[in-house]
This record gives sequence, structure tokens and C-alpha cells, in this order.
Amino acid sequence: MTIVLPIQSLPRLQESAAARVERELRAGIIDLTIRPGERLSESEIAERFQVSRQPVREAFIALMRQGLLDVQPQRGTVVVKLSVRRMLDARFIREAIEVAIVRRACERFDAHYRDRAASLIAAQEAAARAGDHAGFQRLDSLFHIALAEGADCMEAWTAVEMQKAHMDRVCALTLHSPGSMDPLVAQHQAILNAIEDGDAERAVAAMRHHLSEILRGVAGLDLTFAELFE
Amino acid sequence: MTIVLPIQSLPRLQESAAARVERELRAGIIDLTIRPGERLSESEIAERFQVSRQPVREAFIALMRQGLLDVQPQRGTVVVKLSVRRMLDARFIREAIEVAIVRRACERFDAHYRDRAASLIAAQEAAARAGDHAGFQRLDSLFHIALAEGADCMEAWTAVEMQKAHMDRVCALTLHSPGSMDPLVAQHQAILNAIEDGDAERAVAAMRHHLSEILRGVAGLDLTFAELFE
DNA sequence: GCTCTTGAACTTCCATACAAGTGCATACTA
DNA sequence: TAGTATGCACTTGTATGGAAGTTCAAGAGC
Repeated sequence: MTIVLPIQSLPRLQESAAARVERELRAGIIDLTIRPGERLSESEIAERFQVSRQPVREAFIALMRQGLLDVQPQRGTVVVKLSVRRMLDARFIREAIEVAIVRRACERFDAHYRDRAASLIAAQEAAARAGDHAGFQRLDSLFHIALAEGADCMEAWTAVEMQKAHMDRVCALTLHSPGSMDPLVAQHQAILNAIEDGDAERAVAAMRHHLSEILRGVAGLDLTFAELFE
Repeated sequence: MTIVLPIQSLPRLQESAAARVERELRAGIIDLTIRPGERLSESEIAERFQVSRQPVREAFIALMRQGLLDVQPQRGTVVVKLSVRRMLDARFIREAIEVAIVRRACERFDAHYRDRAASLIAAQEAAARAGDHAGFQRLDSLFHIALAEGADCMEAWTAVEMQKAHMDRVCALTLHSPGSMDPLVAQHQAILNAIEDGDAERAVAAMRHHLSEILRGVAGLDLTFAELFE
């Protein structure tokens, strides 16, 4: 007797061409591999990815909605330049949502997610010691996601993620000195401690502090890299 | 001597076909003219709007990103059903951001926007007396926008707008009894008063109260209209 | 009667061709 | 020389045909 699995209900195994192009372009725009102000064209990108213009176009539109590309009809498409204003707007929105998340986490945050958050902090310590900045940043993201998931706010996280990109893009300019990651680990620990204690006000304050410290090293970058800013 | 205006720098006079389709479909989905669970198809919509399938496809993708359509590859596209969970998630995110907006408004809110907000409240009173619910809802939106604009947080408003759709969609089911609009006007007035006094805590409380009252009449609708909910 | 196969009728996804608009270099005119 | 057309090369926007995949029902085989 064979069991027939409902294959049709599974998500497609391979992501669409449009999704792949969007994902890769987005990563490049955020880590500044694709430079702010750079001119892109549908046909050029299509050739690079070996697909037709159509999926590229869909990716462009999606990235435009995220505020990462500026599609000018019949004129061209450019990567939007960095902007202090946009970065601060992103921080404002992100802080508003993440503060609400930790506030809720103080009410509902079961042991499973507490353990996960704790292990992510431990992993960050290791990454900091090893000087693995890329890994550190990935773990940082996972920590924030764990908070959102534990507070049952994943929809809110998707809203945060869009804003986060505008902060990450500016932060990608900062040089990563050896000890720069340690304070961030301590801040994560402070947030988690407050949540475990159920102390909402302390958790909120810790999150606000953390989000402000993330942007610590960006002051003056708009002057140093003036050509990348609008 | 003739002055040549830089026409090329103006935005295109006529919106693209894709934008038009998206705008009209979005409006229909939010006011439930297009019913939750209904099956759409690119070719059918293309024929209805007298355009090709391509711009329709782009509109579908955009609406999928907003959580309004569910595009299933090679299977079909359906209008996502209403969801109490999604509505509450939207309220959570919206409240987080709008609370932050009024908090900031208590610090920076110049006379121009104060007057505008006040006149919008007056207009809402008139609409309420006239029983013009559609106009009332438009003015409600404009009031919240005025707060965001006055607090210099327009980017935050665009984030709110996406979430607002999921609340509006459920609210579109409620019957509008004659006196149902008056409390909302009073709540707007309370928010504005607190902002004028620079009393952040009172403004925040007023906004939270307002947002909870908006969803006052929706309890039990998921049972009355079970077929529209997932 | 029940199970399995198969094919037709749909769907979304992608490739290609063409339409429409922009900007710039070049040549022409006063 | 300065100013003005004009055509070309480029862009994004739209239309259309076909590829790939899903669903469903009719019919063959047992």
C-alpha cells in the first residue's frame, strides 16, 4: 500500500526567477555591493542572471516598493542613495514596533523561546570572539526574530524587516573594530533579562538603548561618504 | 522670451495600467466589493480592465505583498479571507506606530497642522450629522495623516497604511448606526487636546483607546459571516 | 464498484516583440 | 558662435505566445 502525499499543497520547491533576482539584488543593495546611486537596467540585469526582462522587472518593482530602487518611467532605474533622514525614519518605525514586541514578550514568552534567545546570545559571544562579523550580524537578526516569535508577533517582524534594511545599509559603511560587537551582546542580554523578569519598562528601555547604540558609529558617515548620500 | 519648463522632471501625468488595476482592485478588496475567498484570474481581470495580462500580473504581485491576495503558482489567485488574527496583528502594529507618532507630536506640532487637524474634526462632525459614512471614513484617514505629517513622520504613515487595510476590511462588515460616528469624533478631539497640551501620556492613552474603539463593533462578525473568514 | 491512468482545460510564469517616452549627440540655421 | 531642430540609442511599459505545472473528470482495467 502506498501513501499518496498531497504534493500540490506544498510550496514550490524552487523559487521563481523573479524571486531569485529580487533576493540577490536586495542582498547586494543592502551590503552596498551594488552602490547607492548606481544605474541599473532591466536588460543588463536580465543578461547577468540569464533570465528575460520580465522577472527582472518584477524584482525592480518589488524593490522600488521597499524604497531601495527608484524606477523612473522611460528614463531608467537607480539604486536610491543613502539618506540620514530615511535611516532615522526607519529607526523610528522599527523602535516603535520592537518596543511593542518586547512589551508583549514580558507577558507571554515561554521557556522554549527563552532558551533559544539565550543560545543565540551565546553564539553571538562566540562570533564576537572569532571576529566573524557576518555571522554576528546574522545571529543578531535571529535574536530579534526570536523575540518577535516568542511574543507571537511575527507579522510585526515582517514590518520591521523592511525598515531594518535602511539601517543596515548605512551600517554597512562602518568599520568593525575588534571590540565593537561586545556591547551589542551585552545589550541583548539586558533585554532578555528584563523579559525574563517580566519587567516591561526595563525591557523597553533596554531595547531603545540597543537600537540607539546600533547607530552609534554612523555619525559623520554622510560627510565621509558624501557621494553615497543624497 | 519663453520659459522652458523642465517637463521631464515631472511625474508622468497618467498612471500606468498596472497602477490603475492595482488601485481599483485594492479599493474593491478593502470595501469587500470583491469578496474574500473569491477566485481571480489574470486573464479575466485583464479583459475586464481592457489591458493585457502583464499589468494585471504586476498588480496581483503587489497586492500579494500587501497580504490581500494569495497567488498560488500554476493554481490560481484568491482574495485572502478575513482573519481575526490578521486584524489583531494589524492593530498591534498600527498601535505601536501611531502611539509613537502622537508621542512625537507632543514635542513637535506646529500651528498649521493643529489648525488642519481641528478643521478635520469639524468636518467629521458635519459628516456624522449628515450620516455620510464614506466621507466620514475619508476624513478619519486624513486626520490620522495630519497627525503623522505634523509630527514629521510620513514614512511611518505609509507603514501604517498597509496595516490599516486589514482593519478596514473587517470594519466594512459593520452596520453603521446613526450615532456610531460621534464617539470617534470625540476621541479624535481628545487626542488633539492632549497633543496641544503637550501631555504625551494622555495622548498615548487617548490613541490606544481610539484604536480599540474602532474595532468595537467587530466582535462576533467572524461567526455571523463565517464564510468570509478563514 | 473501485482504483488508476490519462488527457484536456485551466492556472501562473517566462520569453519575446513591439510601443512609447527620454536624453543626448550631431548637424543645421541664423 | 549661439541657438535650434532632428534622429538615434537608450530606457521602461505593454501585448502576446508558449512553457511548466495543477486540477479534475472521463474512461480503462481489475
